[in-house]
Amino acid sequence: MDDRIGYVLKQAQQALRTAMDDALRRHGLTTPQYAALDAVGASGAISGAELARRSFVTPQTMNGIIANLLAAGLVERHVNPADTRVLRVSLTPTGQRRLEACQHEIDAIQERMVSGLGPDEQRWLIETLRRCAETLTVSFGEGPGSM
Amino acid sequence: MDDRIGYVLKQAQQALRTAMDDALRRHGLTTPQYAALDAVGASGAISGAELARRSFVTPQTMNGIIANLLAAGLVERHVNPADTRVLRVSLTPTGQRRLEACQHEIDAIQERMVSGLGPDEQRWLIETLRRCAETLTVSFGEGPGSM
DNA sequence: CCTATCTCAGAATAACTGAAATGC
DNA sequence: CGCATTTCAGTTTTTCTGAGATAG
Repeated sequence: MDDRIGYVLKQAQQALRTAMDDALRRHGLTTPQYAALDAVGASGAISGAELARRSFVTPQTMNGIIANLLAAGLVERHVNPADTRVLRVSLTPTGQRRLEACQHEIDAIQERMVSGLGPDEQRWLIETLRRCAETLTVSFGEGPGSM
Repeated sequence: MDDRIGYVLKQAQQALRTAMDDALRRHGLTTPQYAALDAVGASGAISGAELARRSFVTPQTMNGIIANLLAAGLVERHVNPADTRVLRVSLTPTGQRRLEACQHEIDAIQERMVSGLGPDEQRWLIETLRRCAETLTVSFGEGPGSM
């Protein structure tokens, strides 16, 4: 019963989430906030809707996350001249520094999580998880903020 | 950036969660409700606190889930004569039928998720995920519903 | 004009923290 | 008294509706 893929998947994700929450709390960030900040840092100027898709949340939820990041002065929004519908989010200098300060710790946590595996096993695990997700996604819909 | 264990873990769990939500909606259940119902079915009479630990949620959240299952007539609560503090949750006949009706579909979804893997690979994946979670849990705290 | 996408606003649901009451 | 279970209160987060604005 506890040897189902669904159970261990939930178990692993919960363990990672808890470790990330503990580490990020010292930086005044939540895990969803960090995920959004990391996506902005990797993509430059990006819309809230696109950010929502990459973070597996709804656009409304991402809007709330962005509002908190705005209030903390970590990101800023500007109208895209090429498409006045979208408000592109980008990092402030403060946000850039905060992101870099967190990335080292988060990367270390993820590396510790797979530290019991060899390099080949780590690559196999990641590739296998991606394939499992894709197998399920082709026959069904995707996450709330993805399409 | 999208080849990190954290990303693919979230991706896989999101895909499974969406597929389960879609399947369970036709039975009038949510995924957390099914998880609780399944744990009750596997354990017989069980306390809300223990149920919370097995479902990776807080006791308060499990209390709300149980309240919904009670209102739907799928479970019932009785005082444990040996310890009058605990309210043990057990399945009603209706809950037993509803659980069995869902289990076939949920099992099929989980099997489809790993259908691209051989039997040995499936066992290795599950065992590896369990070890990854344990590696992270020994140095940090566990889920929200554990202490 | 019509369709799709992005964003915002209000209400409802769900989840967590903190703390209190109860019984072992 | 220490510990575990349950429950209450307050807050935050997330989602669900529905709407308005703009691009193609």
